Amino acid sequence: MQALRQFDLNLLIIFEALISECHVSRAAEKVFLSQSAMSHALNRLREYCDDPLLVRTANGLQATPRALEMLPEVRRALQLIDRTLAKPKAFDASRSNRVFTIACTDYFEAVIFPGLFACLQQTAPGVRINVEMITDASSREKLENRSVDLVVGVDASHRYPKHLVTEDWISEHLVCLAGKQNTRIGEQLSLQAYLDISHVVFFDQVGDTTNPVDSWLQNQQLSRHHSVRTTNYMAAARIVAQTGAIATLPYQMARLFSELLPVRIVAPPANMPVIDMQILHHPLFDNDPGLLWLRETIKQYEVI
Amino acid sequence: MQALRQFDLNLLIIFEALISECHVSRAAEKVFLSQSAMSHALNRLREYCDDPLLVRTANGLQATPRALEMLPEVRRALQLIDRTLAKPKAFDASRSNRVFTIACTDYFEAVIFPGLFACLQQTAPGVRINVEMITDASSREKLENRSVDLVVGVDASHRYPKHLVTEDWISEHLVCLAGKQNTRIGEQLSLQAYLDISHVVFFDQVGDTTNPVDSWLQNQQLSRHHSVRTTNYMAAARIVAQTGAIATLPYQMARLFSELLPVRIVAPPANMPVIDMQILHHPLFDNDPGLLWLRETIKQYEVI
DNA sequence: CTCAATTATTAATATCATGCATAGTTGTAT
DNA sequence: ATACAACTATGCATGATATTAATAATTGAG
Repeated sequence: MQALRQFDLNLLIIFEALISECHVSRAAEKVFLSQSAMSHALNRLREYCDDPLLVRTANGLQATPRALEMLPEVRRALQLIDRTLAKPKAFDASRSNRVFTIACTDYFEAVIFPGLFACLQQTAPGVRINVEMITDASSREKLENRSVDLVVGVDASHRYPKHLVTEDWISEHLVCLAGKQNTRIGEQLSLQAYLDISHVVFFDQVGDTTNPVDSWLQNQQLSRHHSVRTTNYMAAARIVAQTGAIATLPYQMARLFSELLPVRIVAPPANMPVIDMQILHHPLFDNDPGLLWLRETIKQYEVI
Repeated sequence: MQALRQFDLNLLIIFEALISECHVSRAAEKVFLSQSAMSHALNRLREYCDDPLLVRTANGLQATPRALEMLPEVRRALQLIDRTLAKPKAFDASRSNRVFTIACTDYFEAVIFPGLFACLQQTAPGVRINVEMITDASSREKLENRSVDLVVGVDASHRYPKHLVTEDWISEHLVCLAGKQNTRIGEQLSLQAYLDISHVVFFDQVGDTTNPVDSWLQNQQLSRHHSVRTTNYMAAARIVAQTGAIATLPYQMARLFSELLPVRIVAPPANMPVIDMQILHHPLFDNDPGLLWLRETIKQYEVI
């Protein structure tokens, strides 16, 4: 195969034109070359193939048996290459049976996913989605070896291996959640009150030690009391419902819990940071039409 | 298909190396290029394919799905091209069933062909040979449209369309043939005796008006008396056997007749020209392995 | 023999892949 | 953290070669 290094593969297109036309000038037009260039190319072909390929006869040029023998093969090869190089056809969601795996936060799973999935059932009935919680290792290895297609919901303040591609997804205001029976708290919390109270704190990932709220407090040389740490929003909400502690969490999620549990939304202290959630994927699959579709679908869903 | 004009097909080889190796430097070595050239080529590929193709990961470069999808197709195309471009395998005489058509003179048919064919039966049992007499039209059209593969035995003094390829074949001395009962002629003919006698003259081709002997005489302002003209050696020989006329013909042929018919060889006048016979074929098939084999076989047979 | 059509050739030009040197990137070991 | 090793990417000069325009050579036809 290495012998091909000697040969200018571009001559194949010229060969096809020449032997098809049996006419140097016409072949030249066909591939947008000058007659001269075509003649030169023919000579190069002749030399390489060690065969005249085209011979003058009474009725113009005529192809040699060798040339005729090669022509269909060359055509097949060119067609093959043409098809291979042609852009891959777009992902057809309506007919796909692909299985996607999404590593996500509770926020995505609880707030977004149910509605999103219902929507997917309509447009992509064959597509299946595995949802799993984000773990430490998700980001890199799993994305790379394709055991996870997408990481959804991680906070922007987090730093991930730089080769991963991040896309902004949703920005959510943080609010506080208190038990309905918790009468020590009003409609709104001052900063001082926020610092005085016990907190149920959660993290997106196991082993994660920072979160936007604590970072924000730290910037002001402040801190709050972590009574409970969990990586599960639902657990946090139930603790809040049953104790005097409060939790700080994205608005939509708080709203969801306020409908399900005996908890209520309390306005947080002023300037409470906004949480910017992102979607991560591996650059290897940046162009994967299916993944592209999924990413767009997730991002557009929230717009609705 | 014309879209391929935009694409440098030589990049296919580079693509194959790159995606096979997932390593720019190694791929470069594989195709005897510098690492730099390989990197540039990768960029060209990336641009054309609109896909990164190779992405850095923890374990070196890794191919994108698109690249992996293309790889086997590209390999197939390259293999196809490789096989197509590879020299056509030589003609296998021992196994071929090809039919050759030879247009020839009586000389070839009578003197050479029987032995040649016997020889062919040994080495190429499947090969079949049609023999037909040379006609006017043989040379050009028939050779071109392949209804005749070879014209064997024509005299070199003849002029044929220049595009036909001529090869020297056999040189034969001319001798005279006289009837055994013809007592008016001795062992040898002087020039004068040659001019005084009646001649049976033959021509290689119908419509042919020249022959080496008459040309030779004409150069000396001489001429002989044509009692009979024929294109058939055998007919001529039989006339000689039964009349007082003589014929002038190639030595081997004369020898053959002297064994079959009541005729004897008589030495011709001094300086009688030599007849140079040739083999003609069309340049279209100059490289045809089968024809090449046949030509070589015919030429070598005479050497034996 | 000349004309028309076509291919081949020649020499100047333009293009582009290549190589060199070097900078940038990533992962690992200290 | 820092330095190092292993790679890949980049900018630029260069050289190989495809291309062009002009022209010659070839062929068939009238």
